[in-house]
Parts: sequence; structure tokens; C-alpha cells
Amino acid sequence: MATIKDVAKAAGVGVGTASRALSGNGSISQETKVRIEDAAKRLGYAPNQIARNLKKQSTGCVAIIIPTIFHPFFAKMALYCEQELYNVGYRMIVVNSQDDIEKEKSMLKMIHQQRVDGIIFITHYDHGELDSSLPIVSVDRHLGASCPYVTSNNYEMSLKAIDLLWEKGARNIGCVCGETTVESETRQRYLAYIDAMEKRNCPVMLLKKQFKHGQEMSVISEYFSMYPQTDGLFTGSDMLASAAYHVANQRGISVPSQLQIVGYDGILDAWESHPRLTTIRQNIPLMAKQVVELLCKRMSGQAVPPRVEVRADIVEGETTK
Amino acid sequence: MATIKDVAKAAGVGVGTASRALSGNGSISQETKVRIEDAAKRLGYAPNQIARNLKKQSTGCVAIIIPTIFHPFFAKMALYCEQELYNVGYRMIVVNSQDDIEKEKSMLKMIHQQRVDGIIFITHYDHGELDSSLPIVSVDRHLGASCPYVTSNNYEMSLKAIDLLWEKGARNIGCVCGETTVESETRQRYLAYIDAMEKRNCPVMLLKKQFKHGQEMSVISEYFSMYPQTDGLFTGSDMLASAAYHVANQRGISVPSQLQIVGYDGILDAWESHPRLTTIRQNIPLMAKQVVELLCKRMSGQAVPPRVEVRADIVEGETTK
DNA sequence: CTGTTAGCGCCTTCAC
DNA sequence: GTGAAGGCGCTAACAG
Repeated sequence: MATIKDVAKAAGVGVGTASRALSGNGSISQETKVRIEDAAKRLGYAPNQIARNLKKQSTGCVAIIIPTIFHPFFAKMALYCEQELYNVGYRMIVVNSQDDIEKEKSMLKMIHQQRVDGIIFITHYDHGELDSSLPIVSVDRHLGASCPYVTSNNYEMSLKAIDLLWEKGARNIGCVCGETTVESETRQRYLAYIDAMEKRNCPVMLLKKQFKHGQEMSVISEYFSMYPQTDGLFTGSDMLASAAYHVANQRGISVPSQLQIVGYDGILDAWESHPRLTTIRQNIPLMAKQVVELLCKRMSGQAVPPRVEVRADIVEGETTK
Repeated sequence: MATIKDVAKAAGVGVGTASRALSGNGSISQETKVRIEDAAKRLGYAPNQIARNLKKQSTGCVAIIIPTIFHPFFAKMALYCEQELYNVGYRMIVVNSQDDIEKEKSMLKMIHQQRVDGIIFITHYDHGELDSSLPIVSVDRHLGASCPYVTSNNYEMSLKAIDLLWEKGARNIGCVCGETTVESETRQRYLAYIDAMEKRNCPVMLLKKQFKHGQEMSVISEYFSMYPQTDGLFTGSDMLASAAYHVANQRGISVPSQLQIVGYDGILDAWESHPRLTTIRQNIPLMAKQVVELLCKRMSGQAVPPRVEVRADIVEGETTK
């Protein structure tokens, strides 16, 4: 593989000149420039990114740590982040922690050594104060003072979800939400539910629980054995909403006539999944854009706001009347 | 950030000694070794991977190019590859081509410059002869003489799928499959279907078509407008099978009593959001393991077989009688 | 066993 | 506008 030295030799110039011609920094006479470019093409020269990295002390890589790529919210977020990063010239290393805190720790260490330029970190766990030598941005999670995050207007939209169920006639409204160790904005979802119930003097029928992806069905079953009277259910994710639909079906409860369901995320449409859920739809492309923008600013040393909110909206599907 | 030089100075030794102590290559007296490790810890030293990369001319990174991370087959494949790669000390850079051949081309170039150590390439397109300076491994696709691939026993299992539909009483059996520009083992799925029909002297009702992920429903609709008499349908993917189930529902055709469906991939169970499909289940974890194994061998210069087959099995769900 | 040195490939001063 | 030289951090080869 040809190096810049080979190119310089072939063009009969010094390496410095070749470097300037090829990288475009510094002034070069037009004539020598074309001679050098010509030689480069002839030799099939491609700059060695590794050497550049060493010189610049940066890799052009960003790592994203997610619990699992199976969950469509994380998968979508990762996809859009990858695109946004690609557009601004970064590569993305993806790491699945399998929702395991120990793996997350070791991956953080590995990633530091790998000398990525930044990290997008989505976790369910509290890691204490993170090594802040590297810019870290998160989604929904409060990872520490030095880690800004992007989130949606969770509280407001969750209220809207309850309002919708109420308007559609549900009077026994319950809620199922995932729980995390780390402080997360997603908690606003059940907090809003509680407030909405208290405002209406309705009993709170809430199951919040830490569970791993894949266990949605059993979480929902647990909920129904606690609160079988439910006729309106707000869930903290579409995966839970979908599970609720199928558990209801199994139990002979018809949706939406006997049970109405509103989810959160707005991610399942693309999978051709049915029924179409009524859900709070987050603007994931825009959230990813904001994540990358925050990260880029942090990577170039600029100050950033600690919190960026992207408004969600509500879409009505077949799980409400 | 501390360098090995700092550590050496702090421990009162030469850099070579420090390097040997820290990397574990070469012999070191126990005493100086602990002194160096001590100094390293004290200074918070972490080896600079970039410099190592330059020295060793490798990055420890593998790139995976997939059409989209939304499709659960690719997402699963990527996930398992990431895990296998992580286990053998590689990082994975993920690149979504968005099923766009031009993007794939530019990404291949970018990835070459990035100096990854290998590529896992899953495409729907024919790229001609690929630059073979880098090990490339694929799944199902024939990318060229120098690109081994991992696949399942497509032909055999597709015959089994048709047999099952026949046994269960279907007599008007059709088939919907995706089509690719690149030579792909997935073609065995509809080739087996054709052979099975001809063997039984049944008419071939086949729609094979190049389409992008997300268009499954309309492909299925097109099929049904061509062959409404179908009572048994074999599809080249679970996404198509799921779409077929829902299109049938919309049209008032009941599954499985009026229409039986067998899919391919075995990927949708984890999503808990569909009728359980009868399907040919590929062993994706094992396929990923083989992919990584092939790639590792190629990266270390060993010879590899051009084709590795991982046997699939058949699982009966709710879409057959 | 240990210190010194020469690069890996590139970029960036610094003289000319 | 151009060439030579130094150095990014590390490892490996060579003396001692």
C-alpha cells in the first residue's frame, strides 16, 4: 500500500509538499499539485487514517452503548445517530451491553482506550460520576452534570395520553412502566399518570418494574392479575402496549371495546406490527439529530445546554375507540 | 493524559522496559514490573490504542454493512456479530447503507480508508469484483471468489415448508419472495418452491420482486390480486409472512383455516407482537459465530472454505393448521 | 533483564 | 512555494 512518501518520490517532491497538496492545507503551485495528485492516483494512494489519527489525537469514531439492538427504540435511535454521524464525518461503533451493568463498565473502559472522540450512552443503570475526559451525551437519562441529554416532553404527553383514555370513556385507568436504576426522564410518564389520577380522584393502578427486554408479556400478565378491572391502560413503551394487546386477546378481553391501550414511543409502525397502536410518538430522527449536535459541540469544546427537549405527538390507532 | 514515557520516568526505567511490563511481552523482573504497574496506576495511564494501531497497522475494528438496522434479521445478525467480535477482542463499526447501492460504494471506500481489519458485507446489489485487499465475509450472498459466505440449507428447508403446507391440506400453494441483484442463496427458496410445484404437477404461483423494507404489505397485496385462490403461502421472509397474515385479515380471509402461511427466518418471536408464525428458523447466533470465525481466519491469513452452511429448522406456529 | 533507538505514516513548523 | 526535520505514543530490535 502506497504511502505519502512513495507519492512524493514518484512526483519528485518532498513529503511536506505532497502532504500539503493532498490534504489541501498550505499553499501549493497549481502545477506541482496536479503532478502530485496524478502520482497519487497512479499509485492508488489512500491516506492512512490511523497515522492521521495519531497525529490529530482523535479517531473520527463515536461509540454508542445501548442495552440491546433488538429493542426497536434503541435500534432506531442507533440508526438515526449513525446517519447523522456519518453526515458530519464520524463513524459509529456500536456496543450492546445486553442490559448488564458489569458489561457496561468494561465497555466504557474499552471504549476509552479505543480513543473514540465521544460516547452516546443509553443505560438503565446508575454508574455514579462518569469519567468526564470524554464527551458523553445521553437520551432521557441523567448521567451527571457533565452529560447533557435529549428527551421528549414526557410529562405533558403522558397527561395527554390519560386525557385521551378518559375522553374515550375509560374510567378504570391503569399504568405499566419500566423502571431504571439511573435517574431517567421516562419516570415522568408514570409520575404524570399518578398526578392525573389524583386530580380525578381515581385510584392509582400502577405497576412499575425493572425488567429486561423480552419480558414484556409476563410484566403485563402480572399487571392484569393485580388490576383485572382495568378498561384503559397507559404503558411506558410500545413494546408493553403491544404485549398488553396480546395478553388481553389471550384472556378474551377485546381491544378497544373492553380495554383501551395507549403506548409510548411510536416505533412499531415500521415493523408492520398490528394492530396499529394508539401511542405517543417521539420524533426519533430529530432526537438523534440533537444528540449528534450536542455531541459535536461537546467534542469541539463548545458549551451546551444540559437538556434538550424534542416534542412528541400523539397518534390514534386501533387500540382506542 | 499520561503516556508510557511518563510512566517510565515515574518508575525510573526506560520506555522499552515499561512497554514490556505493561503489554506483557518480553521478560521483566517481578520487582520492576510491580514498580511500573504501580506508577501506571498512580498516573492513570491507559495505553493509547491509536499509537498501537499505527505500530501494528491494524485497528481492531471490523465494519458491518447492512441495508438497514430496522429489519430484524439484519439487526439480529449485527447484534450477534457484535457479541462474537467483542469476545475475540474486536470492535464493530456499523454502517447502514439504507439499501442504496451508491451509499454502499462510498461506504466501502470510507471503510477502506478507516483501515478496519475486515468487513461483514450484506447487500442486495452486485458490486462486481470487490477490492480484495481486505477480508470480506458475507451472509447468503455470493460477492466473489474471495468472499466466503455463511448461509442456511435454504433449498432443503424450503422443500420442507412446501411439504408441510401440502400435508396440512393446502392444494393451491403460492410463494412470495424478495429478489436481489446480487447472486444470493435466498433464491434457493423460490427455486425449491418451483421444483416442488412441478414435482406435484401444480401450477406455479410465484411473485418474486425486488423491494425495500417497509413495502411488504403492498407486495403481498399485489400477490393476492394475482392469485386470490391461494390456500397455502410460502414467503421468503417472516416480514412477508407477517404482512400476509395481516393482509389476509383485512380481506376477511381467516388464517389458518382458509389460508396457511409459512415464513422464513424465525426472527419475530422475540417481538411478542405477532401471531406466532410457522416458519423456517435460521440459527442466527451460530451463523454469526461462523461469520466471525471465517473473518478471523481470513484476517489472520488462513485459508477458509468458500461456503459455510448452518442448518435451519422448522417451527410450527399459529399460521398453519 | 534493561536502556536506547529506529521507525509505523502523517502533519506541521521552520528555514530556505 | 518547497524541502528537511521533529514528533504524535508505542513496540520491536539491538546492544549492553
